[in-house]
Amino acid sequence: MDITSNYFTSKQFNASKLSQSYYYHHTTSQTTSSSSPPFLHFAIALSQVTSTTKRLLKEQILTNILLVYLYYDRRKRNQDCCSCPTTTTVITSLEKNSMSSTTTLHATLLAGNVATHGYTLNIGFASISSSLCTSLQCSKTLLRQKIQKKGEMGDAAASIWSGSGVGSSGGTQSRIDGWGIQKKKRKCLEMRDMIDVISCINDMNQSNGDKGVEKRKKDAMSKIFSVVHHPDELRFAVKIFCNNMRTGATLVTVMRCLAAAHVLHKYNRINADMEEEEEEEVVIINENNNNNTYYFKVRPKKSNQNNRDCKSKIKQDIIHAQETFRSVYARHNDLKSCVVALVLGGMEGLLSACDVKVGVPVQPLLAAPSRSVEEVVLHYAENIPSSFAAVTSSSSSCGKGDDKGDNEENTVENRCITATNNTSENDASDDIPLLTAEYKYDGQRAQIHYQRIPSADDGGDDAQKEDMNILFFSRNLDNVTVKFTALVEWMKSRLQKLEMIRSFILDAEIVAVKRCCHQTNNGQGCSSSNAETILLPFQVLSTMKRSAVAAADELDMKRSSRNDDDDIELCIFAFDIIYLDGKALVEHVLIDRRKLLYQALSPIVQPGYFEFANSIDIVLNPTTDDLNSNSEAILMLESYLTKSIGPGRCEGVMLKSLYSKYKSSDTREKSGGFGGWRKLKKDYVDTIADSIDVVPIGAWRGNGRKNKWFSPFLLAVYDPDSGDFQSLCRCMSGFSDDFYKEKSIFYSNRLIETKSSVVSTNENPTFWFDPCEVWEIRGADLTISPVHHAGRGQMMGSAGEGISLRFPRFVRLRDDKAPEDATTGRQIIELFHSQSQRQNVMK
DNA sequence: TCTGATGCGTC
DNA sequence: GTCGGAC
DNA sequence: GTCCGACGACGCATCAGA
Repeated sequence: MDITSNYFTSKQFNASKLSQSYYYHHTTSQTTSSSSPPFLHFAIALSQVTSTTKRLLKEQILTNILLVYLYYDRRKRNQDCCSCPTTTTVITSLEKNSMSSTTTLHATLLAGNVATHGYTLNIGFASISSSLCTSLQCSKTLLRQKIQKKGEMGDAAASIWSGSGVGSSGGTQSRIDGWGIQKKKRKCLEMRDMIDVISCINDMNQSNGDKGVEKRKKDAMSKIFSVVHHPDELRFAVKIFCNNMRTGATLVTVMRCLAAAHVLHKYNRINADMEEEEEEEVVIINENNNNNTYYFKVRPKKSNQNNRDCKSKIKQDIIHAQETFRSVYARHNDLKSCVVALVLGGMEGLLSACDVKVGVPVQPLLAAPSRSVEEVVLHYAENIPSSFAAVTSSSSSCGKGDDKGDNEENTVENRCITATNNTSENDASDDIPLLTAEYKYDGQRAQIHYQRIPSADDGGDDAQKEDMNILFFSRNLDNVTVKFTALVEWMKSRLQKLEMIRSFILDAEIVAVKRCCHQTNNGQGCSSSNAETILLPFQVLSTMKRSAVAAADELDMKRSSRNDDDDIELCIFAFDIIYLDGKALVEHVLIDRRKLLYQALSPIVQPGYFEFANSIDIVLNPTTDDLNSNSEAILMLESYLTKSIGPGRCEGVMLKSLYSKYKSSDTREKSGGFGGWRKLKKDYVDTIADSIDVVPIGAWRGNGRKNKWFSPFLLAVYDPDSGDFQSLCRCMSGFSDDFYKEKSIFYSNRLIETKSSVVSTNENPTFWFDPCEVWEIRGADLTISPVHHAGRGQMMGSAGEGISLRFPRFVRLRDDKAPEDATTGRQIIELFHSQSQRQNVMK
């Protein structure tokens, strides 16, 4: 059997058999009973995925390889237990974790994201290349050159491997056929081997204090590198260790394929049971009859009258499965339990086993950037659903009121402020706010899970002790509870008394703050009336300790000698609630969720510790393109934006429809529509943003698709006092491909040998340029930098430090300016100071 | 014990 | 976080 | 609109090597 054969039936479609054609003398004749698919199969499929830019084709290939994995999975399960799985067995096997879902691991590997399976490698470019050099017996220089040429380490390794015949175990020459396969008796590299090594490396991270971890990791990788039989095997092994597959398909795509594969797998099974002859076929098509263009797809049944119906039925099922899986996974962000539930219990099993649950993170809603107040207002106004009238009339008990000012904005009563005003002549029903704007805090996103659990070891019967579980998840859904030990303790103490609240999941932003308590006559502590929360910039928050050990140390320090000023005070700004007292709220509309949030958690609000995000509600009139009908909304939003970045000390404003659910994409309503969140930051808006004129002084060589160009560029500011070009930041965003092409040629002709004496930076780019141009760039904040020198020598006090730019991006070429006309170091300092004032940075 | 290199996660 | 490219 | 992959500044954690 050969992979270039045109048709495989599902029964024949067996990856082990397939692989036999590659391994002339397999070590064991029992290939078909192997529990793991061969790695070669995986590698070749991914090679195909990589070689096309067509998304549908990528999906087709991935779907089919996942189909293969499902066969393996089922066969393995059949060995364990022959009974048909039911929902109960799904749940019990999930709970007991008795059945490992290899399919999940395979999907994870296809997406090149081992983190989704809980693995951390802590391996990078340096150790991989070192391991590679020993396995391939090549010099670092050769590898570096190849990487430069190929733009990527995996491709480089494969290229070296093919060219030198290093795969041979004896180190001598060996015969390699057209596929680069050695006709030699050896073990087939299986998926299992790869997974074992990954798991092994992951475990090494736990062995704390052990010496020689680096070496053992390299050895583990070499184990794979040295048994490779085919360049693609090496190529993708390397890519997996790099955690960057560059196949053009990430987890999002792989999950869609997984859902599709599940449906196809089911059809194959049903048909196989019913009628052997008319079995739905999984076929491998090699249209051009050459080895480079095969792919798999389901071939409709031959000579079947219902062929077309059947085909469209399958297609429908696939789409449905994909949507379901996506939405379930969004609520229950644990790939393993979702896949296991799907594989064992089908759609029903998936839906029943994987709902919103305390302890399992929910995919957070994100916001799309908006360029102006007008754009945002228009966006929402245009997308108001026609069914809207019905929705508004049934909801909202919000009263009307005026903005009462900073101090009272966070009280529950003042939450509901409409944008109504005395000039409005409209029908009163038009004045119901549809939009809400919230401060966009410059902190760290956190999803806070809470649950009261009856204490297990409670002897007394009337004491009724309860434990309180609190978990913090980051934006990327890592469990970061240990980082916020102090907040956990604070919340526990506050929630202790709030017995009626059993459980919740909050969406919030954690911000570093300075708590100020104004003096009062009665000498009481801080209360809402005399407390003030001063928000500190992100850079302060980022200096927090991360590990459990460090957190414990910090607690100890606090008890003993630690100066209070060194402690970073944190405040939680809650802005949404996803789950409350056993009930998922993802299907609730924001206006209702917010009401529940305020009702449930107002009792624990304490300024500087736990607050609700500042917000205003805005009336919106349906319109297509007429801004006048929403001029009130625009004015209101403009002033709110100004306030948020001025006195509010925030990054800007978040915008949400009050009638959107907590889900990123509905079938009907894509995230870009009425339901999506938007963000509006100062630096997005042309009219308020500061731009900086900067001089390119150097660059590196790009990776991957930017391999042939300079990327990133090193940009500098000019200091007329010293005549120096002081680096401000690297920059790689905002350039079009054409610009890259042009500038790569332009600067190739303006390279200088070594770092110029008028250049001041800690960076060491591969290429140095003759400073000759001015580029306009834009960014968010200026930060104190350990590597960039902008403004150096002009800073008060700290001569050794410079200033850098957060989120830099290219805007345009300033061909009207000479390098000496660029923004000066002094100007950078001024900008930094005005920003510091705004941000209340205290040194 | 300290330092620089490296990895990783936050924005 | 930012952005441009391809679909 | 969606998905993907080019990469930004920073700071902490960890480890090898001095």
